[in-house]
Amino acid sequence: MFGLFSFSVVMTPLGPVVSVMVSVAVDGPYSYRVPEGMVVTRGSIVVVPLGPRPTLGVVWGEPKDNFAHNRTKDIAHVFDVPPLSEELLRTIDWVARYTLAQPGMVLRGALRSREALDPPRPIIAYERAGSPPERMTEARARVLSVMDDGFPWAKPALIGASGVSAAVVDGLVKSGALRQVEIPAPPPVLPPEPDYAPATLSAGQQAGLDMIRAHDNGGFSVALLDGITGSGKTEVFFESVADALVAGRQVAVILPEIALTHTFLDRFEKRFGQRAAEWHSEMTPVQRARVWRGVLTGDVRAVIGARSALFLPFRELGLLVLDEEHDGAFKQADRVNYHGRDMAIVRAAMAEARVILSSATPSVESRNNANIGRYAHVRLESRFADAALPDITALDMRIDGPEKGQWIAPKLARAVFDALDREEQALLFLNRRGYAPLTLCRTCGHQYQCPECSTWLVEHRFRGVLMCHHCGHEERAPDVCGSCGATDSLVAVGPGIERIAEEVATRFPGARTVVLSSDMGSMRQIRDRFAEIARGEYDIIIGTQLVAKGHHFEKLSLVGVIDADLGLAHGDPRAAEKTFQVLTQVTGRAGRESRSGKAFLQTYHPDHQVMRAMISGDREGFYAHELEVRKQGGLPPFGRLAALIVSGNEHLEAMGYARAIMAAAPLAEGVRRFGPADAPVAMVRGRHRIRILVQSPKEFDLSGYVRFWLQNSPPAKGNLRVQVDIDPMSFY
DNA sequence: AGCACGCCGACT
DNA sequence: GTCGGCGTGCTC
Repeated sequence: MFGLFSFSVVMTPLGPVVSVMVSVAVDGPYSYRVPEGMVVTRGSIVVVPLGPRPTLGVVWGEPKDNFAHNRTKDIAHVFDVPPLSEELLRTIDWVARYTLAQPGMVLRGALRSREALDPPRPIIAYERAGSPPERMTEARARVLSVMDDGFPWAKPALIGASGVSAAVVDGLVKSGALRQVEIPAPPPVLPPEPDYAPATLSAGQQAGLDMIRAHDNGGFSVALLDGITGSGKTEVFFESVADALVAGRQVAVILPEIALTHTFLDRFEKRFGQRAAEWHSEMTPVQRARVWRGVLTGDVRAVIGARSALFLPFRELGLLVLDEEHDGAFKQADRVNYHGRDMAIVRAAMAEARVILSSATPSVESRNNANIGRYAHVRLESRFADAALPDITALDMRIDGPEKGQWIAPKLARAVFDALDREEQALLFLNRRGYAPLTLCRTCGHQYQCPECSTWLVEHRFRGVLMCHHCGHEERAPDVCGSCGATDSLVAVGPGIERIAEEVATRFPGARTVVLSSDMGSMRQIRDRFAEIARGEYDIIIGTQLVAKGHHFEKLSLVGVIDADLGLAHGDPRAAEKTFQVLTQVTGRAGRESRSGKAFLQTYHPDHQVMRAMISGDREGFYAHELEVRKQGGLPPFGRLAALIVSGNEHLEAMGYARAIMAAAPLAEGVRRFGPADAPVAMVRGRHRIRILVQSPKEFDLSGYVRFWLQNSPPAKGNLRVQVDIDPMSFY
């Protein structure tokens, strides 16, 4: 049945009734009959009738019980593709159990391309058909000479190579000199060549690679590749990629942000001679189908992509690399709320594969796992001695702050002038989009708020709108106060990057400046800006988080952080860690390789642990301190957290329901419950949000506890909802 | 997740 | 008098 595929698939036929996981939000698999003559095995991808319509599903195994239903239907169709691997099925079950998602929804994340299941459409090509045409022209001769290689040519390639129009090819077909043939669709990418261009590693890098190799037991293991920006982590893990490829196994490199894939694909191609397959949400359905199918059939050996690539149908997975493993973007709620790093480890454990977590600022969790020996701790030192570490100074805003109406302190401004004099680049970093985070009326005090969320509207002056960064609500920036009718009385409070850009324009009039944030255009436009910066076309770069990641610029020697305290103040147990990570990342942009850079942190809290660690460069001290704080508080990684967010259209009703859930909480030793209380962002998209937090010891099945709890709570009625977030990373 | 069924407001 | 809002329940 799978004769199309070069590898053999061991089929363990099931029947006559099997359970099928349907890719629909139901609680578990359903039972279906296997019709006469059909052969299925665990992992077979099938179509089954579900209610009125056909639904994609996967054969999960024996039915739950032999006569679950008296109206058992037949499986409608089995696709002629290899079955999903056992380890993927087990990963799906595990993720569903852990995150409290329905397994069908997790499966949906694995069956991301319906088109991929149908046989790929063959390519129409042309080959020589015996006799040359009666009428020979110069254009026809060119086409025929290109085709002297004897291989079939696709029309676009033929036109390109011979420089003729399509009409010439058509004419040759008509005259009988060419014949149309169908050739099988080529794989989406060619196999990478492990020996193509191995990197010349420094002694430190080689030692790191040796350690990773020594730790390789052929099965599951995790290595934390821990080294500052510029220490050459990518080159090291690329050699591990090569090792896995040589061992005949598939590889995925997972990145926190799509914007980073292009750089990576280029680097991969330089190292391996071929491009890796790409996988992220911005691909077209056709590209997606080709890659998905290639991964399943084994044609695709290496993938570079977003966290959803963790659920690709690898059958020979050998290595998962998570680059920037600390990045919060690995946990982003879509349909299933999972953490990419943790699920990578689960998938690798199931697949008996390796994981490499790479970061300049590892998560506190991963550092702890490395400290206790659960992960191999591979440290890379800089290849360029101290040059890569910038000289960091805190600017105490209480003493050295800017003048009223300005946001750039005098000392930072002076350093910018110096950089401009030396024809170097300066980066001003502020992790806040738009012009100003708050707009109010000077006359009546009215503050512009989102009608749907309990958030201030952020002015985006370039576009002339006020917008909500939570729900996307936009309104025209008014000329007249909507509350009291006063004209010219609206004031912008606080800075966003647009406002910094405005100040830069007046204070550094000769400088070429560029503003970079995620809302400054498409991925392509942003990529173009990065390329221009790399070519030195700008002197001052003003940016958000976007500029902190991945890219490095040769001429950049100064980084000014406009508000280093942003993000420290919330009731978020990870605030210090996140701030440390983003400050390390962004200051690391200053000076690499030959040149040492300078960084300034504008802060009201120069004595804060994070600022002290930044200034002294004591990252070990920071981790030690942070781990101690977490230990004292029973917080991750020494304890577990879960958040229950209850939401509803009416506050009273939502709070009442949250209280009812709270009242149903089972008692368990060492488990603490907090709330219910209004969530920090108390309303989003018109829905009131109430939060319950649960804290448990490390060795406790918190997912199981919360599942049991909700099963024994009153069900959500009407517009009420409960969302569960296991291991929450954001606390809004 | 879909989708159909079912009960209360503004319209050709 | 109907069209249609989305709350509720069901899918082997």
